Amino acid sequence: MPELPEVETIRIGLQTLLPGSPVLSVDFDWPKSFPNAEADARQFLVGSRVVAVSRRAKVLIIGLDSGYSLVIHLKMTGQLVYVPGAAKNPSKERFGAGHPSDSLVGSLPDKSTRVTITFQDKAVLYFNDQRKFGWVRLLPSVEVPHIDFMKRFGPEPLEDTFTQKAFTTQLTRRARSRIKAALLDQTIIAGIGNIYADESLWAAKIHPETRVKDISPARLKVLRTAIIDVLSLSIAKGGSTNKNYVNAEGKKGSYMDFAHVYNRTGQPCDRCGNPIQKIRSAGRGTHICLTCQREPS
DNA sequence: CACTTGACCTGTCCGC
DNA sequence: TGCGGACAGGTCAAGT
Repeated sequence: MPELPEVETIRIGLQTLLPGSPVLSVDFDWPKSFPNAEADARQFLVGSRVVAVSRRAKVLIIGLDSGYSLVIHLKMTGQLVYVPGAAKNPSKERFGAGHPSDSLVGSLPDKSTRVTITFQDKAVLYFNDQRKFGWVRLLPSVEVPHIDFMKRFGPEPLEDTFTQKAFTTQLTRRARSRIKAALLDQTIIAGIGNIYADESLWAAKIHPETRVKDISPARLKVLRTAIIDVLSLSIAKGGSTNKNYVNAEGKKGSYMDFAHVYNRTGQPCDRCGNPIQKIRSAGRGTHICLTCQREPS
């Protein structure tokens, strides 16, 4: 699920919710969800406090005062949901009666719960992941930026380093690729996934199958602005809940109400009124307006 | 190189 | 109602 706006929304939530109480215990039901828990969890997780929550691309980093960090990738269906007081009443409450109507999660833990972190103040952080693709790892904080996949990420699209020059330079590394594939390549630009690739390309009026080298500098300028606008708006709306994304409080995001093409197959294009089409590009379902987004030349 | 396919998993939806 | 297949926000590795 989560692309940059969803992960960032979770980060913002956890940043205010987590720091404070020390970790009391940690449990997990699916070893692949927490590969090195046995080795390190007791000594470097239990008893430590969260000091900060950060994000790089689609990866969340929960820094602990033990000098270790929880590094988390939610992949397709991961959720991180914080429930204050959950440990007091293991059998009821949580998201039971009275929970907001924009909540998507029921009583926790449920059958998708993979990792449970309980804090001394009775709050519980649940890592749920229906498809079991996501993972949590505990690593020394100083090593986190030097992990292979962290080093390879391209620029963060919402930081000052994402200049037009940086964008163009990065794209030349995939000059012969199709633009959609390039946008999904995390080493070119960090954090864009299937939803925001489609939305950005619609906004910039570029057909996803266009070769990067065939896109004019002027059009690439429009694209960079579109990426920034689309991601920023989505963060402002709390991300996209297409299926099961929720924020740190278990609530849905509303960006899908503002999407122009994603998941809108057959509906009229907001610019020209012609029906949105669905094709396959870069191996992914891809939504386009064939009238607005010109065929690759 | 760049693209496709298959893996990793579970769940849902659609057509028959 | 049941069954099979396609498909789903992400990323790897391997094959073409």
